[in-house]
Amino acid sequence: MTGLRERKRARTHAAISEAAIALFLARGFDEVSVAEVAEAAEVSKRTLFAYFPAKEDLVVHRFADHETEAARVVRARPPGTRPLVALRDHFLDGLRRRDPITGLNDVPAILALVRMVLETPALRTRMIRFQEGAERALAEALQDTAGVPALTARLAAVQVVGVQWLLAADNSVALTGGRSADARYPEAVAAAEHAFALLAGGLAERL
Amino acid sequence: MTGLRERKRARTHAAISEAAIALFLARGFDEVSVAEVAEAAEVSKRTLFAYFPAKEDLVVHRFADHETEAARVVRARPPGTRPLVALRDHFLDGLRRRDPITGLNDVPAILALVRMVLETPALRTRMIRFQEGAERALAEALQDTAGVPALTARLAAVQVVGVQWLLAADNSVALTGGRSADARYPEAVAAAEHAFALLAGGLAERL
DNA sequence: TCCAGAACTAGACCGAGTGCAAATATATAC
DNA sequence: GTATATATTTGCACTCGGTCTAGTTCTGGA
Repeated sequence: MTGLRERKRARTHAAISEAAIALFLARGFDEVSVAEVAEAAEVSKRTLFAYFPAKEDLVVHRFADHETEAARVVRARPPGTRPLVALRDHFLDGLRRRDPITGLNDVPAILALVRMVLETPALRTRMIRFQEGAERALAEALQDTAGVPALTARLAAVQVVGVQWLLAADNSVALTGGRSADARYPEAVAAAEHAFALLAGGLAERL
Repeated sequence: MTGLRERKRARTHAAISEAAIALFLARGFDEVSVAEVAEAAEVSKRTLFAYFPAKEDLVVHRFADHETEAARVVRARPPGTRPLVALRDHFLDGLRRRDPITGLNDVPAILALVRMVLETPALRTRMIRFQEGAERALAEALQDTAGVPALTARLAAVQVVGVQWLLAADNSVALTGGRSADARYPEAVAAAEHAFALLAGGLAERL
């Protein structure tokens, strides 16, 4: 199954990405050229682009899994559970587990990476594609499993995904400001609960 | 006040943008180089970049005004009006007026431009900066005039702006599919009313 | 009229990304 | 094991967006 070819490919892929991220973290994404990354990874520039379609992907491919995470949560929820509740509980669980995607992980290597993504325009821009993908996948999941019209599902997906990103960005900003994940945790939980309560109950009461 | 210098600048700005859009509409955004645009506008490439910071801005600068539109609507609402109601009414009025920003304008030149923006990844990406700016401005307006906490204001802004874009994109897709703005109008109104009702009442009832 | 500063220009330059043809490594058939 | 088909890698030239430099032209104001 996993021939030499496949294994070698996987190793090359990892080697390029690791060389890239090390250089980017040390000197900044914009201050390192792909030629330098290729040299550090001991491949040609041409080969680098055979593995990663664009410079930004050297970094953001690590977050690719999360694109369909919300959709999976909705599809895998226990029968009788409301989608919104499943999403909220999953997010709160992510906070508890210090899942990097919640912005609440202060392991230096991870925090530095998240910071770089949020602070580098080109990387933020690339991340938005994941956000769009997440919206689409979540909308489909809601439509399939909650028996709700397509428009409603899509509107809900936009709201949920947008809110989750805002929560994660806020947490990341707090940690970047020097707080520990443990110190931020209670506020992160409060913010998440407030956000999901707002999603569930609507804005009418407050606006 | 408006000396020759200023007028000349404005004329050059318009000339470059018009030359660019004409070429882009004729052959596609990616198939025209900035060098060609500069040549068509009879300026040097360097001058072009003195007026527009990036190729994408040759197109999207036309939508720049709308960045603060939602915020202005909230700030200018009659006393006693709820922000969400003001935003909904403004959007519905935009539909009635066939405001291009609602996606419901089928004047060929405008529709073609909107289509190009939505279908060209680089342009869509650039538009997202406006979306982020709109979120920030709206959040501030809500915080200033509705006496609501900062987090609540920001969460609401993300939801509102995201929903408005979705509605506009849907309308544009419908017109691109060949329908007239008048034919689409009733659906557009229904979709908008549904969306704002969802924002106001929350997702709990349906999800 | 003259000067300071703004606007413009040509051309070299940089980095991201692609196309191509040659070279090398791996898998498979015999 | 050899030969052959198929991936993979490579160097190199090229395009395009965008910047830098240095020098030129134009405009507003004293």
